[in-house]
Amino acid sequence: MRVSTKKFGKIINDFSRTRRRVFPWRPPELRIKKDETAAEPYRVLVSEAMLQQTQVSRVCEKYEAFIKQFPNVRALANAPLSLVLRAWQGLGYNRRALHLQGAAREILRTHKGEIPRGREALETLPGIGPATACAIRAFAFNEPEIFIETNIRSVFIHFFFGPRPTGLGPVPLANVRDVELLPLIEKTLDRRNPREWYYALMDYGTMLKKQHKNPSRRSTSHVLQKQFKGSLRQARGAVVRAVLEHPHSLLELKKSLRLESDKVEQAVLGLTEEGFLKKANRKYVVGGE
DNA sequence: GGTGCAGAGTACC
DNA sequence: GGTACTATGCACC
Repeated sequence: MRVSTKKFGKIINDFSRTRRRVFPWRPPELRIKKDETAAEPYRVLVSEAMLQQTQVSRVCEKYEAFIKQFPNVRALANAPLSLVLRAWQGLGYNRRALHLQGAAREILRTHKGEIPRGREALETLPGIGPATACAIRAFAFNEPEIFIETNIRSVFIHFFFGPRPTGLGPVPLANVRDVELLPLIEKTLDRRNPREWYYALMDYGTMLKKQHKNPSRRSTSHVLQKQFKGSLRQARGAVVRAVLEHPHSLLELKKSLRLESDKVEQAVLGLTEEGFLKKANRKYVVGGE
């Protein structure tokens, strides 16, 4: 499909009027004035960390318990890593939990516990790159940022880069670059209420992917993932889970986890190097308290 | 039963 | 500037 930017705006806004999704990290109000902080920045920070490469449905299940256990920056910063990782189990990519707590500690130390509003200050925090910094600025502070996220990417490819080839025929070329999308995102952005506009785009994107094949396949940024089964990733996740239960020696981990022995050892060494694990009394425990 | 895919960031080359 | 790496479960083919 190819549409005018004006018509595009109407389609997205009309959709949002009836299909806007409500989440615990989103403010319920539909109309919020600029500069008004209706979404608590800490809640946005936690949600964005969880939502990096993890489906919304799964984040929903874990989010409220996490917030209840760590209701603010100070609580998260001062918590033992083991508790943070336990609360994180099921979300995947434990490294993000490590980063999120690192960010909380840095925010407490450098910004008096207040989530910084500046883009540069945000990007300095561990686990927060360009996209998440912009998302936090848009969602927590309603700042008119220009950024790309997987649903946004799908929506713009769908509307502005022709129809997706249907059914049989050659595999569609992955030739849409993000730099081609950015001017369109900038042009169509609702600067009066960026937060709701981006909510609407993302809500539309998820709807789109239920009806069509993922338009983001045509992005040069789209990558197919390696198989999880038998991967080091799988071993790392299993090791963290086991050590959270109780201390294990390397041999115990190798025996109890039904995974390739070399992978388990590699996982333990890597996780120790990264600060997940430490050795105490010849056994591995979760480190970084 | 196998595959694609989540509101990406970091490390390393 | 590209590339590989990082969990987990579920919807969909």
